[in-house]
Amino acid sequence: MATLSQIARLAGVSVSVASRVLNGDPKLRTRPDTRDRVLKAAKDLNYTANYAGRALRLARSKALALIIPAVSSPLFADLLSGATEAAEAQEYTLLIGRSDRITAGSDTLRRLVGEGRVDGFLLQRSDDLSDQALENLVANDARIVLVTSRTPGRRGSVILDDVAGARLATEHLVSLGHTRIGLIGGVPSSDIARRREQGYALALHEANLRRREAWVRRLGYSPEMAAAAMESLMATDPRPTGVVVANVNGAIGALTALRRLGIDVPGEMSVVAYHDEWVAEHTWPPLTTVKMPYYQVGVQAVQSLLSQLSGSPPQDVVVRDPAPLLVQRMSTAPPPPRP
Amino acid sequence: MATLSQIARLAGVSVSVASRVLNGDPKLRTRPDTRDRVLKAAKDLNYTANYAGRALRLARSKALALIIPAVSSPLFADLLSGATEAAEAQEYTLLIGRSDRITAGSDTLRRLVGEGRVDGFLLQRSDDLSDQALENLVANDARIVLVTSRTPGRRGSVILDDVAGARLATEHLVSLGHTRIGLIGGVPSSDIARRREQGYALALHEANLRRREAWVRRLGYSPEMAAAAMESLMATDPRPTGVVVANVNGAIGALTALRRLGIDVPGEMSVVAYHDEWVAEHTWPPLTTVKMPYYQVGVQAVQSLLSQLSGSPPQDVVVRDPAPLLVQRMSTAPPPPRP
DNA sequence: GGGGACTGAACAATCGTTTTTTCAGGGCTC
DNA sequence: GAGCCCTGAAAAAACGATTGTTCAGTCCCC
Repeated sequence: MATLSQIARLAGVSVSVASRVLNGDPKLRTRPDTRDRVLKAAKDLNYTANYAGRALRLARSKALALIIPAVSSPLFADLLSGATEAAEAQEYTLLIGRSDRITAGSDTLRRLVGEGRVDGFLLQRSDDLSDQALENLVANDARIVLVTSRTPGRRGSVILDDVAGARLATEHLVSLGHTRIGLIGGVPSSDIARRREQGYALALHEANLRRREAWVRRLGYSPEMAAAAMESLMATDPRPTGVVVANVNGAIGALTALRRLGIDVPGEMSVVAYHDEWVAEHTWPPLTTVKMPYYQVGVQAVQSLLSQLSGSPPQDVVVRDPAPLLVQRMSTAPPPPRP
Repeated sequence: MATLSQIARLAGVSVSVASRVLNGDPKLRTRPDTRDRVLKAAKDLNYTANYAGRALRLARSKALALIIPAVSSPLFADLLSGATEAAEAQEYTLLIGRSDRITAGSDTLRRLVGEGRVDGFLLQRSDDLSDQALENLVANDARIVLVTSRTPGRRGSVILDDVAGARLATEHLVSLGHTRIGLIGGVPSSDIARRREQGYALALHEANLRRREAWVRRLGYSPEMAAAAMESLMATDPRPTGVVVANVNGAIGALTALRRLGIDVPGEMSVVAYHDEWVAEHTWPPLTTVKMPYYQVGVQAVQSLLSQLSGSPPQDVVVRDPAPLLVQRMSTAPPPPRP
């Protein structure tokens, strides 16, 4: 590739002038034709600034790392799209890492920043990564924003309005006439799970419905865990007539469990899931879900990180726009008549 | 972060010695205690070599880009895992891009290499990216390996044994007693689709079964396209009793279509899919699939690219190990008795 | 016509590594 | 004891870009 000095030689100017013209330095005074010669030379030689040279000089890599668990979830795509687009808009590149590969002792994250490969992180932690473990993972002064999660520390974060989302899901069951509503939630140590449960509780409370601990499960979001949770939920007496599953992938597992048990959905049991994704349309029955603005979380997270990089203090933001949206499909219906 | 010159100062040596000790330069002669001092200093200061400095000097970024369409498919996860692990093993980092965002006129790929951000590409093209368009996208001398696809040009490639996989799927239906077997394949312009169709044809031929063009659809791999294909297939007379769907995501759509039509699976119609993913276990009925070694494709692709980077000529490799594996679930059964 | 202000551009330092070249000193040989 | 070789390390150049400083020429004013 062409270098700046080649441009300069071709245009008959010094490197510094070439650089300044190409960067649009406002402090540079130049004759129009000099400018034009540089621009033309750059175009002819198909110039793009060498990344390493620039990064070295500026001590900025203009790259961000997005660290995610469970890349296999289609949900991930929305987040990635948002983050990618926001990053590209600011001429940043995005690196993807998997947080399930980042064990407690690993120094992958430290090194990424230490080597100057990235300027900061977007980190969606897996549910079993404690606040403490998180702090051990990254350098103290690392720029980082937590995605869909929070930490007591002074790190930035961008989260969904989990309370509102879970509440909307629960309210949907309430409005169908359900009075015995269960929850298949995340593990108790996760702040996300706690917020979703809060939304669930809130909706029940407002509907004057009794909240029974026996109808709540907190095993996690994977299809397998949610399936197990659903099975144990079905063994309660009386059992719920509707269940809120705090993650769509879990809901898919839950449907499988119900099918195994021979329980008709939505005839005997309604299922509504937090989060929407294309697969939800193709389950049987197609899942009623609450669509959350995951794409915007990606966008917002990048912006938040970028503003942190330019000196602003870390902030905790909640994405409320667009609002959680109920996507009604076929897995919910009024409860069966009382026997 | 600590720089080399800080290490050198602390150890009381010159920068060059520090660098060579830390890189294990075999040509360096040094007293053991000098070595030790450098090593200790590096450890004390928690040194990691600055990435930009090194990249600038070596003219190598030690980064690769993986460009993929449809990040939303869980299939993607396997490929990514393989590629990531292989890359990390060689101390390369991986950048993820979406090929559906890379339009014909875009110079994203050129720039990535032009700026020296990455040393080469792994590119899984979307089905509608022609050989010509591909060549326009990347610089002539770009190091690139095509993933699961080939091009007539002199680019490297790593592909699955599509023929064997599709053949295995078809043979499964044959062995169940089906004689009227359809195919829902990819678009005709795709080399992948052609190979899978070839495997299908081969299996039919070997079973002495007639191949009817009316039972073949070539609309593409998306759930929607495959659903449309399935519907039109069901309108043929006589209609097939079993269908090979050349992509698991398509098969999910196909099941939805059959459900809409009120056709019992597998009672009236058997469905077997190329590729396996976790969602296949949770459809109704759970999908019988052929699991392909996607993870190994990721590994192999990285290795292939790396060897190309170190001077070897591009190669076309077919991943045959592990061999395609039939994962029998519940979407296939013997054909219904002739009326 | 001499001095100051301004214009338009070159010079030069710097970022952190790697690597070739140079060099000082000590010990050995003859 | 002069020359040589060897050891162990320092010096220096280079990668490509950015940016503060310097500088040569021109114009204008008095």
